Amino acid sequence: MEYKFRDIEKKWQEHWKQTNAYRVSNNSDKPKYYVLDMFPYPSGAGLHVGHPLGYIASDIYSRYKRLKGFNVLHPMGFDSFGLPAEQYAIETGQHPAETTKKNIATFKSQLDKIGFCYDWEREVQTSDPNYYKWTQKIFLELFNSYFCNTQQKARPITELVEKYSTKGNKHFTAEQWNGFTELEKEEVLMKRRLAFSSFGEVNWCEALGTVLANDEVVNGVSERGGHPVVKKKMRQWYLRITAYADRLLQGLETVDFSDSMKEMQRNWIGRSEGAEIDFDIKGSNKKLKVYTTRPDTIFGVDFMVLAPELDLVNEIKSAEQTEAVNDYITYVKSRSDRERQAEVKQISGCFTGAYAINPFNGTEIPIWIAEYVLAGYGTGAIMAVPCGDERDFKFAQHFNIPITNIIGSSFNGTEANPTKEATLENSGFLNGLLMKDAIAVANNKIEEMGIGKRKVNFKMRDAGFSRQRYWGEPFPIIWENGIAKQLDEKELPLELPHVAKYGPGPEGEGPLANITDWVNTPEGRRETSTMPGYAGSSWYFLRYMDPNNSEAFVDRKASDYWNSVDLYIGGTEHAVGHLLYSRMWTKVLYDLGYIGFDEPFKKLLNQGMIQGSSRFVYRINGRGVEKLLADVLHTHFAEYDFQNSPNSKIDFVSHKKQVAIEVTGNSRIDKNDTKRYWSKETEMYQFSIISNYEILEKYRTGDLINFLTKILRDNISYLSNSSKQIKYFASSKQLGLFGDEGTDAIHVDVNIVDGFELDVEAFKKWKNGEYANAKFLFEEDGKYICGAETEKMSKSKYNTVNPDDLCNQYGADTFRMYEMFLGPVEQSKPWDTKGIEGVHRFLKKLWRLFFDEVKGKVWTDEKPTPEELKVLHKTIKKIDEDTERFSYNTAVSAFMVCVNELADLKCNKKEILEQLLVLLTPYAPHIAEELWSELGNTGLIIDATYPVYNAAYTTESSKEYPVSINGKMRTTLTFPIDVEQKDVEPVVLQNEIVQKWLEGKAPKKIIFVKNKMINVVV
RNA sequence: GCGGGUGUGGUGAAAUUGGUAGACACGCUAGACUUAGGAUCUAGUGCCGCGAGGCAUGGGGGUUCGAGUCCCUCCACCCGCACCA
Repeated sequence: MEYKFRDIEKKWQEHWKQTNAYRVSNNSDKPKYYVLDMFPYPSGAGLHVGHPLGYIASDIYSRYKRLKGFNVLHPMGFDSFGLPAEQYAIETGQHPAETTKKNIATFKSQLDKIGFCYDWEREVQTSDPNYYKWTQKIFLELFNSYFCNTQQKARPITELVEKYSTKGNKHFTAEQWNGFTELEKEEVLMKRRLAFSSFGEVNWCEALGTVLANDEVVNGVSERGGHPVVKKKMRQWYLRITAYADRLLQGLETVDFSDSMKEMQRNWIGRSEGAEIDFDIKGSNKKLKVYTTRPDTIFGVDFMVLAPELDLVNEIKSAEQTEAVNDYITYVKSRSDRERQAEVKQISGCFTGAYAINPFNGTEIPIWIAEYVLAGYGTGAIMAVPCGDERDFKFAQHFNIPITNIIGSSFNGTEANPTKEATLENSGFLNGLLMKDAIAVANNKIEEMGIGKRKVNFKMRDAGFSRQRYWGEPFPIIWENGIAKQLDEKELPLELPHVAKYGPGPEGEGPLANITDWVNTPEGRRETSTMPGYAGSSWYFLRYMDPNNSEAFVDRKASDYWNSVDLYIGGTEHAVGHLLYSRMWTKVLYDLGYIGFDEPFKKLLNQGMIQGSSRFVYRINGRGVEKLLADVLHTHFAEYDFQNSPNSKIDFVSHKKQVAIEVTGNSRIDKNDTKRYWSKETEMYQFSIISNYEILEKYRTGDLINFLTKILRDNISYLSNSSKQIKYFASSKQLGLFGDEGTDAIHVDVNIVDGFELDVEAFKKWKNGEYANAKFLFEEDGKYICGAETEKMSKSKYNTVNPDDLCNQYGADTFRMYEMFLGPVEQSKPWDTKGIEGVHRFLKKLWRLFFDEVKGKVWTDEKPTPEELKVLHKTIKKIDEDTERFSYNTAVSAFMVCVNELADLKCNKKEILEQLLVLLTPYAPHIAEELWSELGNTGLIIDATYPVYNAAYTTESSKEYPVSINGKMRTTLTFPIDVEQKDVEPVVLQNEIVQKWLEGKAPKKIIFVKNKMINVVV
């Protein structure tokens, strides 16, 4: 009986489905455990082997927890709104809903083949109106709430209205408020709403008439078409995530994320303590407000830098500098934020002609604008201290701005020193103070003088929440006379209307703006933007708890039962976007009393990326063969330099299984220059070889051809068996023959390469026979060996591997275990299909412990030996520990070690094997289920009792100690387990090898670490 | 630029607390069995050296009886940076 994994896996997948084996109830006596994967965007390309890495890890943990007696929620769904589907719709006219549906079906069938224990009855799709109804509802909650600074939490906006109308605030009295028009009131409230509308900059492409994503902008022009892209102000929706900045920071202390993940979030939030200082501007009544974290360096300010887009720039620029300033602003508009910060080598900036006045010593400070200062951070203006800041220093050097030294010898004049430890000089009232102490002194003085105040700043900006797109959640908002009015909850979901085409609307609005009868309602004009991708994904973990609830987005009872996600698995690419947004949404919903916890994810496990391992074939190009011919000819015509002589052009044609050489003059070659390497008509390569008249004089043409044919045949063997066409692929080892220049590397589909060996026949059929007539230069053993490189996994590089193929070829269990065996889950690693066979062999070897191909059943009811029990219990301990700490790669090898040892012991005993199967269930559920039932069990193995480790079986009576001399291991000695140092020393010293190293001398010291090692210091 | 991560055999990796570096696999070499082998089994496999032994965890330095692991410094590669999801 052999291991028929295809039949087995199909059988159990169907059985699990029919018996609802993985259905999860919200009512259970068991403790709950919630395992979640970051749900995928269902792309048209389908799953590749990179996707399931995290899914397998979470599936293993879910099954493990269930075996350990937990009620485990392990759902899956789809983040199905997104730009690619819309882009596809623009190109093909197919409705995104249609393509999305198709893609989801593909994803699901692929996922099902891997044998995950999802409860599909809980599936969510963010683009499903039944789902986005609730995304819209939560948006309205955000819209109708404000962040109360006193209580530090979200409160209904009605409370604020109540406060204004009875008490007013510091800007207006209650009477004034009550006298405001509706529009005036609304503008005030808009400044507090958690979801609010304001003006913000977008990437505007005039030529395409549309707003572009950062992804679609490359070097200041549109990716498609290369049209110019500029910043444009548009009305946008935002989420006031900055209000939650402090709580998002504090919350990090309570969750189990990796330190690097927390660090990334902290950096993103970017909390800094500093001061805002107002500077007078010479000859103007305007003030310049700068934000600085280093007020201690105020006497070292040599210039100011403003973000070029600040309105203040136009108000203060001098007449002489106006043109230069305007030109510079135009330049900056074409630059992305990232370009503006990244390219430090290229220093750019422009003097405004204005001066600020240092309030402490009256110094006039020139005011510049430069792209490296962004309007969105701080006040959009900085005070530059070249002696203490590298970028300021380079700027000063570049523009010849004199540098003031306020830190004496700590500044060497050739580079900035950002220290806080130096003593201040040249600094008026701060002289003699340590910089770090001077910060508070300076702040006090600034506040005392009323020219500024302490300020906590955040790098994080409010989150843009509008997209000028079709395929996203429509906003439940109608604009009435400039006032955003919400739709009544009864009208939700506001479904996406059908559009005829997916192109942009007028004035950069989204496609929805084109549907006039949808946009225009009796009350007013609908909002035509849609919500961004992270809207639906910010709260989906809640919907899984109660996916079919039509009364609420989640029932409070259900969310109280399941609480936060216990284990969340996904990639680091979501570190700052998705994770911060969903943390914010959770906090808002908690503040408003909808849920009882304010962090969505208790523990986060980051899975590494699986990189592609690309394969290359090397195609000989004209340059290589030309060079080779020239080299060969050179040995026979040493007096001529074929490569370097300007007249040395040679025509070479392969024809009718013969090598022929056609000698022509320059004129013909020049005319046919474009056909020089490949001639379509003759399907031949033409190579310029000789047009050297001296040679022509020496040989008659016919003789020359014969001669060249002969030497070429002698020297380049492959030319002799050439036929009509020369389309050669050089193997990687033969590249030296041509050099890198002489070949073009072509990505070849990794699925037709076995390890590094190309399947030549498959290659000839690949790409509809594009290479059907190719010839190859093989290795000595007749194989074609490909080149390799690790790159991102992508269709265009032909390095994607479909899990379906692997499941068909080796089975889901092999695939699951191999993905885990590759290395630590958190680490990125390249995919290598070849290695999968080792895992497959392991499962076959496991199978043979139960069944022999010829003899059939071999397992027995015999009593296990102590040796066998030791192997089992060692494994139980190891698997338990490794699974618990997500070290799945070492767990897989522990299984291998166990099966190898049991096979060596010829152990076929049910008592041992049965427990091993339960251990294996999370990793290889199908084979475990099959063998479990073959052993005569009736229930599912997922409901079996998890084996318990018994230390009594594994205790040893002695230990083999490594004996080192000066830290280098020289020999080993075996001692009883409870041995003491005094018992060890004489034995060690008597040891032959130790004596040899001692060379008669007495040891300085003998170090004995119980249960570890012995070290003799000489 | 800022932020994060990773560097160990030909390859993926292991070494959980500073204590026998390379477990477990892939690949490779030799052999057995077989009509056959992309099945299975056996042996070998970090590098140099006949050997004793020496050298090895990206490079350099340090702490320690002992460093892949801790500290300093340099280098290389990968990922993210706010409208990809």
